[in-house]
Amino acid sequence: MNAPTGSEVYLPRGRRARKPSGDDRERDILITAERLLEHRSLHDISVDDLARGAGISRPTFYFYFPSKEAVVLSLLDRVVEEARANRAAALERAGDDAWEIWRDGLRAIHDTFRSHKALSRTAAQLFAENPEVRSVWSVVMEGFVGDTVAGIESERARGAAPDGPPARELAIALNWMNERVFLASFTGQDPSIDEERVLDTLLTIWSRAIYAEDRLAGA
Amino acid sequence: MNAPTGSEVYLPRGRRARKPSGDDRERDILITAERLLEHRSLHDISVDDLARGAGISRPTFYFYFPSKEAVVLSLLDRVVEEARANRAAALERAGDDAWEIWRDGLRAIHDTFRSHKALSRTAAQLFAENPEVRSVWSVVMEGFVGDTVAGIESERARGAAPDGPPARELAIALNWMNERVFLASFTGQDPSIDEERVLDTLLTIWSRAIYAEDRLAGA
DNA sequence: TGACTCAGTCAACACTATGTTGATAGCTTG
DNA sequence: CAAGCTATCAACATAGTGTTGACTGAGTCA
Repeated sequence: MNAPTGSEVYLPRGRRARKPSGDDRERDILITAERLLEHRSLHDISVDDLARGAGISRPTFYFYFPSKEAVVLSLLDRVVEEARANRAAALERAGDDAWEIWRDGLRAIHDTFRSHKALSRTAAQLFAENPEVRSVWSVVMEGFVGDTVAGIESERARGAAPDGPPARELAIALNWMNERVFLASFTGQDPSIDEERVLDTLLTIWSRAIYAEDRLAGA
Repeated sequence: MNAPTGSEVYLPRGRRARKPSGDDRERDILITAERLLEHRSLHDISVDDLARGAGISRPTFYFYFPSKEAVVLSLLDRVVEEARANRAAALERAGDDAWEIWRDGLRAIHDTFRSHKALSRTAAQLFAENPEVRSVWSVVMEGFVGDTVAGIESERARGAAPDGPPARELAIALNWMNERVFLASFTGQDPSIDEERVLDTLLTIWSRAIYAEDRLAGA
């Protein structure tokens, strides 16, 4: 069924797609990149490393991607798509209690990026220096923020959550908090963060920030 | 009085300090760097740009700093010192209510980095790619986190704050949230963040996360 | 079947930036 | 005034990026 995973979103930059062996090489480059990123930063990986890893020469690399940053961007698109899909699946299974929806949605996103730590770390770094990555990630965050705002406003409307700061500012702060703390946990940056428990702590903060009281945070 | 601002912390990498004209040049390089960073990223500034800006040749630059990253590190050390000093001064003025202490301390830190936006942005980026910057910033964050933990625990001990997640995890999440949201506000990344009001929103989240209720967040 | 096209490939080149060497010019100090 | 240190830079070596132009081989179709 030709797996329409939604990665059509990613338009194959620099490649006039179609033929057989070419797609394999493109895939080899992506795999090589994610593998090498486990052990060094993008800066410490040369285009030559990626090319050799995929069994081609450096100029040939440029036939497939315009730069090594574009490779990361392509990987990021795929993982973002995976996160969306996992979140949708989780919400499918969740009940219709607003709190349960947040909890399971956040867990799905966390777990997806957690299974691509190296890429997450790299994307966070490129966010600062690469406009395209910044743009992709801003759209992703905006999606999360928008959902959060809608959730907060509907909870406030039905009297379940008290008033407070503008829903949008609250949502921005909470979502960026998650992003940053997930990353710190993935990179083992602070050894006192328990990778298994971070999410519960963050959920408690969400609960208190939105409801000014504790909801059930456990699984 | 020879201004012992505390920047002794920064050991003059690569420079056998003492004589006259040399200190001027070092200062010129630092000033040039902070000026150029207002308009482009560190990556887009070459060592040659810094050297010319300070009126010297590229090799001479290396007499003063081992790399352009070292220049940023030096600037960062200074701003961190400034933040510490401003925070200490603010706490001097504050009463002894725990909440007031947090509010004024956070405001001092926010204002300091806000007056060095370009450097803050650059440091955040270098955090990901440069071990020395990561180390400096980790120490700074650890200071904030440690203070926050102490505050939370003392509030819990005297019954002013309810139980909840481990104080340290809570403190880490709240402090990283601030770091990330300050940065987003400085870079104008999300136009819906009101640079004047962010701090109040963050303070409300701190209040609810720690006390599970609202304290006075206004000035 | 033979001329044409086109994805795929790479050696060689041009360019840019970093960091190093070695030589030199000028204080300043005993 | 010679020894020693600070400060300086032309020239070099190196590493990485991105581009050009030419070659190959598989499919196409007149």
